[in-house]
Amino acid sequence: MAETKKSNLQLVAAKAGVSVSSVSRVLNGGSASEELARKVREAAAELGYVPHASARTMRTGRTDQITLAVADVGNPVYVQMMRTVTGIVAKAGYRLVVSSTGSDPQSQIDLVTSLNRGYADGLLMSPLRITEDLIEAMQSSRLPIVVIGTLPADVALDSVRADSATGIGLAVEHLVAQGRRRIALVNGPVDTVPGSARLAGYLSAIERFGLQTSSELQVTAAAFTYRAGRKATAALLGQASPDAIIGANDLLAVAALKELAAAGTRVPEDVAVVGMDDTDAAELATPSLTSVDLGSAKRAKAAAKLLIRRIAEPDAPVSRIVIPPALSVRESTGGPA
Amino acid sequence: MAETKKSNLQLVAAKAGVSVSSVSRVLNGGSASEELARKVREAAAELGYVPHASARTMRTGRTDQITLAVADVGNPVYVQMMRTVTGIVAKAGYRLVVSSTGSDPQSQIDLVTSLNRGYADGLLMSPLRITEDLIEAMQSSRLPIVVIGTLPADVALDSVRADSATGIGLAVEHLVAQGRRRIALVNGPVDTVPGSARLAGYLSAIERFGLQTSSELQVTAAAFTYRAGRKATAALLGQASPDAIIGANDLLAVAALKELAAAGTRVPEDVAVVGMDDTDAAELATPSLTSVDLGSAKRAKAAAKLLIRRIAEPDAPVSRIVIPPALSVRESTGGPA
DNA sequence: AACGTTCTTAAGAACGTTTCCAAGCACCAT
DNA sequence: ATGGTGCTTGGAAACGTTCTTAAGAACGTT
Repeated sequence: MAETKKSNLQLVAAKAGVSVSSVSRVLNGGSASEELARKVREAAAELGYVPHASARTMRTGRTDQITLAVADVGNPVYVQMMRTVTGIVAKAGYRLVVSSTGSDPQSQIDLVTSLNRGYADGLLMSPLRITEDLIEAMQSSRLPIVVIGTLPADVALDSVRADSATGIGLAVEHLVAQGRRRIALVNGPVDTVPGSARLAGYLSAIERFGLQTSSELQVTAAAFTYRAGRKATAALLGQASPDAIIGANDLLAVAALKELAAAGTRVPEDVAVVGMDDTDAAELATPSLTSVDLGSAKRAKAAAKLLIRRIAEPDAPVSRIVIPPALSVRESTGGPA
Repeated sequence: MAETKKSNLQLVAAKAGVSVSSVSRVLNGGSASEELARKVREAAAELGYVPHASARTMRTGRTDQITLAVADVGNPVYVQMMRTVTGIVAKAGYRLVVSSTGSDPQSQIDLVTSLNRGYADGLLMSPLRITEDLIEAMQSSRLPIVVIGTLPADVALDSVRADSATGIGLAVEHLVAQGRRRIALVNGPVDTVPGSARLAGYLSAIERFGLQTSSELQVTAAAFTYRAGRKATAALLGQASPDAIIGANDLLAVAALKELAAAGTRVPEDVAVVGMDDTDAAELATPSLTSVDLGSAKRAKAAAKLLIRRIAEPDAPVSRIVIPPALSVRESTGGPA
């Protein structure tokens, strides 16, 4: 293999004894004579020529990169999304770049701004909190953005969302069918999009099945994390005695499992537990966790395809896709191991 | 806020009635008169000017980006690294880009090549498998690379590695102190760097403590994943009856926990289990998992700092850092909950 | 009053690539 | 022979930025 020194088209052209434009043409698959192509390829190989990405971008306006912004790399639901998206965008000739923003709106606005610097051809984002400013930033972005999550109705951006209200309904229905009546919710922050959606879905399902609503059965963790879930569950168990707990995501539900175990409560005999997102964490938990599959892989896939299409056709009509939920029953509600 | 249309220095300059170079100077903090600076800033704000990253890169040769390549975003040890690295590089003014390569050497070589396209100013990578070709690609890279992991002695690249042999020693010592004698290893593929290191460490520790070595006590999972760990543990339990199991990483150890539970074996009473990496998964497991902390956060931190230094001083002497291991004792070996 | 110094601003080159355009040439049809 | 057609190749502009160089203005010094 050749040395990888600083090399550019000019050096290759000089070595091959041809013009710069011919080198470019050959290397990008344009038409050229056998003879010319051979000389160019030899020279390029010998010099270990690698094209300069920024120069190409400046000329063509394309980066062949797509950015996926996630709020928390530690959340297994994003892991699922990353895996799915990587495959989809690679097939379309893009490289995926993962950017970890905090959950605060400002860092997400910064991200949208930095997108306009031309780092990538498009952005996939799943904002936890949506503010006016963020929406404005997204709408005035020069480059396409697809949102994984729920947007206000009047925002003209492509989006793919889960139906977590229906999802919680599935969980409640499943629990009610087992005779559970005091169904608690360990939610994440309600000022987040998923937090508020899940609370609304819970309340509506509780009412639909004619169960009692009680504020003692609802607790809010400080974040969608394990640590916060432990605290919130402890608080819940201190103020109520539920016979079922729904965690607003799998991490919160696993935290509930652990807190129940620490309190000597049996799962599912005494208390059933259901998570949401159906991530790897649900399968790894002991007992394995029944979880509402909100279609994170499908959402990520649909969003990636939407973004790729919009990059190709900027004026395509706006799409709003809703992925229906499903329930994966496991040990924590008496399902199979 | 302004519309974010296509905007460049020329437009800003025209609007402000000054020259392009003056706009650049003002925006980059050069010296300029009050009056000029005001006009420029107003025009820039009005047009929603955002500098074009590629153009700047082409001129300056810098991208202010650092790439972190991970083999498997699903492995919690990489999650820890991502979190740590994000913070360090951000403080130094770099943005972190996470790139998910497969575990095969070719995709890692491709990554090194693509680094030479100038996507980033440097690369942090943790190769699972190291081949001659990969080493050659890394060595002839035009841009700096820091390896998180073990390299052959004659390779002149900065690296930060764990001492997994000593780490396994800690695990074995801990288990022996509890009277365990039949200590099994559920390893990952031995053609990987961590796989071979952990096998060697295990064998050496077993010998050091005068335990019997038996090939029935060693199994190899097809990958460092939960799924593969379940299979490997099942095979292990079919051919031997260990009183302790060391998983070569936390996922394999959690898999062992689950497989033992499925077989009705009690942990830690009948069999103790130890993982490696001390990731979040260890704490979330039931029972919580004793794990060898191989210092992934510290390694990531040290590697990031090394890379930042090398970008600043390309001719600095090569550093090889070794992070010492520690043991986090939890329920799976009789520790506290 | 002439000259040197310092400060502000503008002009223009350069980074490496792609692509438009034109030039050269062989070939074919007239 | 002549003109047109198609193909291969080279020249040069352009993308947006930074930075060097130089020009001009203001000011102080001799």
